[in-house]
Amino acid sequence: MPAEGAVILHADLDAFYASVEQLLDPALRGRPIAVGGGPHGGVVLAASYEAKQHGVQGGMPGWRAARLCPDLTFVRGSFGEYQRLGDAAMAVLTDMSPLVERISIDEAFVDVSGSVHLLGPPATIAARIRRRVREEVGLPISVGAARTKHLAKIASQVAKPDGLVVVEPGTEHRFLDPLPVGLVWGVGPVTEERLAGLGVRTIGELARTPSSTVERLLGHAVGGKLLAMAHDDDARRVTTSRRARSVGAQSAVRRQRPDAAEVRGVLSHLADRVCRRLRGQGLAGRTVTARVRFTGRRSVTRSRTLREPVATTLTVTEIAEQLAWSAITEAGASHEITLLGVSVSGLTDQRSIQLELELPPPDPWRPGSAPGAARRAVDGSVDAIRGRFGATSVGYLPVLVHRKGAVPDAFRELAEHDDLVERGAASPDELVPGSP
DNA sequence: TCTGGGGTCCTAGGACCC
DNA sequence: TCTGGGGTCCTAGGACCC
Repeated sequence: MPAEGAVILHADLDAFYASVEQLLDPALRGRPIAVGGGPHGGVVLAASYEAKQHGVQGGMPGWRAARLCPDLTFVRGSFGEYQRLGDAAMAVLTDMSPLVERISIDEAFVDVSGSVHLLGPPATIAARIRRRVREEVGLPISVGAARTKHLAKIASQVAKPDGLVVVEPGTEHRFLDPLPVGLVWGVGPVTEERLAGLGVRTIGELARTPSSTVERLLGHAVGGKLLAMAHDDDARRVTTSRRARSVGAQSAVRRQRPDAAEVRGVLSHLADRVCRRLRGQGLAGRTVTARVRFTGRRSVTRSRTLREPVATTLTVTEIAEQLAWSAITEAGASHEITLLGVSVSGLTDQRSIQLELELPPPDPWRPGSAPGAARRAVDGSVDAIRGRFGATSVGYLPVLVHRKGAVPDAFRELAEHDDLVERGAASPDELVPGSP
């Protein structure tokens, strides 16, 4: 159970990308706009509230959004501005308490348990955050306040758009019970549908359902977690850092029969992105996973765990290529593919075992190929050149032809979350609310 | 014209070890 | 000689979140 007197805020910038565009261009204010995509293709990354009223949502194909809302204006993303303004809003939160857990570019938990005696009650702190973000950053932000993270998050969703909801201690169940189960963290469309099959539509109904029934339906872990949430039993603490568990990259490709040269080109590009980030953070991983999506959105993964962690572009490329082809061959090479992905997991920090890297380990895949040390030397040179002259100054293969409507690299960088990931060796639990 | 790209966590079966 | 239970790791798939 949460600590006595705990006060957690969840702050969430409203329709973030779209609000930034309306801030930057006054002509867009009050109008339905979509960031990303277009009437003929691509995908909508974010929609303004005016567009949401017509049913336009993030993740929706542009042509469908245009059909739902004929007045819709499509704008290209100003990705550098998103990062800058998101950071500025987070800085306001940090002024209220050092215990800020940023969970995406536009959203964070703040533990203000230790701040109330200085700054006033939760409603006062939350109102001050909203006023400052509006005045200093220029953006609307919704805030929920409660005793737990889960409840604070639900409260901020209820508060949207541009609102504030405080759940006073003792009123949790009165607040929670009538709300739809879909607001519980971890309940998506599939789970919602399954629960509806039991006649469970509200959080109160979920709380009153026997645990054996829920766990039979959803599995032990998911069912148990959901019931705990429905009973307002959420003991998660606000943590200021976390460790990455995997690093991946994927790319939609134009629908095509798999072609050896093209598959190799895309995979080497993806492996390069992944390994560059791994090396930049001093990480390497033992498990390499390749993903292939076929038409009809059926997607297949193949993975391989090595004896030693890798972060070498050429090695990851070769392994991913073998894995992808095994998936393609099993499906039948006549099937068209629509996406390729590469990911590395089972990560370990390489900086603490630098000495081992001096010894060239045996290459697990191609006995006659370049030894590990030579491959790492290539990566080191490439990283150094990119560090001086920019990311696109040197690559492993000719730059691929960009599809129309493809997501720009700047958006990929926003989604990487590298800035949210722990860099030091400190334990995530070192910062405990209320500790000296 | 037919849904992006970055992640996390859980499940379940099989291999393997003690 | 036959049998058992528990733990860990690996692999593939899927739900979910932003």
